[in-house]
Amino acid sequence: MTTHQSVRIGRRPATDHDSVEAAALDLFWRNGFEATTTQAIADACGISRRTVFRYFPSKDDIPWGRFDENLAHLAAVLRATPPDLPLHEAVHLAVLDFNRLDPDAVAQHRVRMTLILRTPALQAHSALRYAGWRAVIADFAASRLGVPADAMLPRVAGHVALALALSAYERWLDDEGASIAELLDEALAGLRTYLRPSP
Amino acid sequence: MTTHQSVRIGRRPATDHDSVEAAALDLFWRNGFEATTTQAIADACGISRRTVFRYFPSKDDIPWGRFDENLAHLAAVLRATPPDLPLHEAVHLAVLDFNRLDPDAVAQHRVRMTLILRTPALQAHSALRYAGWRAVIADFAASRLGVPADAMLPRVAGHVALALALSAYERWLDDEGASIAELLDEALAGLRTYLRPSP
DNA sequence: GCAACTTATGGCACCGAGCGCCACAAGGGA
DNA sequence: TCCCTTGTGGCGCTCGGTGCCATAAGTTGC
Repeated sequence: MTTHQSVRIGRRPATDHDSVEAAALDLFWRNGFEATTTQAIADACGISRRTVFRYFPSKDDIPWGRFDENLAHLAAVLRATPPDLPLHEAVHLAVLDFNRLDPDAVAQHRVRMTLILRTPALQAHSALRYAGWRAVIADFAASRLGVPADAMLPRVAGHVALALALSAYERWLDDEGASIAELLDEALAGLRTYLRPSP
Repeated sequence: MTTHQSVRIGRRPATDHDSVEAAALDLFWRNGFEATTTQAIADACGISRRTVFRYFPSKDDIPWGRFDENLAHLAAVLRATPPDLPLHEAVHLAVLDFNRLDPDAVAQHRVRMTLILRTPALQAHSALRYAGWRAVIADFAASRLGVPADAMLPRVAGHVALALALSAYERWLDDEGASIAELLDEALAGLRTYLRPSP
């Protein structure tokens, strides 16, 4: 990847993105998101408050980690799906892939998603991240369908895929032992049930 | 309603909720949301900055007006739907009703929704308002289905209904002459197309 | 007319997030 | 050793938001 083996020039960073994130998540989890000041995060990392904002654009962004970089992977997975697969199935498979976890990363991911989905300030901020996620889906749908990305169907595909993913994640937080993959399947099945003509 | 005809005691308010909202929307529209300080809103209303926060809990809340009060109406409309109507049709009809507008209110609503859907800070804040909206749908679905409101199907119903409404509104902002009702229908039709097995 | 009570406002001090700016630290290369 | 580059620290500032308290402006009862 971008290990950048070549000789690096200039002063070395005092810490790194992941360390700041880990320290901050620990504080958020123990003391609450609102009650944790950026100064406290800085102190925990041994850096200045000013420098915290060089690693993350805002306090709200910290729990999201390297989400943006993962979007590129989501887009690549979508492009790699067989062209004869129905659109919604291709999206579903890619979403399943996007949310696959190492078993030993489950606990941390649960902490992260609990913070994101249950902290009002983070719920709000998440809308901006979701927009990027939806755009990846919409762009894929648009290219599949040969229509502009701002046409109705790509927009619906993006919004509905997000709707199902959020439904699944909310259930996941409620249910300690559930698997995200099964809940994503269940959400899609629920949508089909919802749209069935029977009352 | 609560006109409270009886003699009111105590000092009279210097202005009212709607006046502050109108003045603020005007400033937001002309100068941009971020560039408009709460001090400027206060000055435009002839009140102090402190008092602005007695009419609205935050700057982000101003463009939403009396949204929360409308949620009660949405819930009432849902309850009034015929019980033999399929769930998704009942929701669809209620959403259509919720978004019905006086023709002379269309222009202002377009300003309001443009601000909400295209200003990052407001996009983020909106997530909190959407949660209340989804809860109304989810509660209705839960009572219809006889399951808890946090079960999968009510959650999916809430999220998907919101997904369709937002898709329609985004199209509405793109298309000057479109009608929200037709776009809501189109979004639902788009969802059915999306889920069809054909590629 | 006056006191008691009620409601709304204004002003002040304060907190925390976030940003612009600049000096300076810490590395490498010529 | 000097120059260049990258990263950090710190200062000062803006802005949203809150707690607190004094005070204005009403109504009621005496």
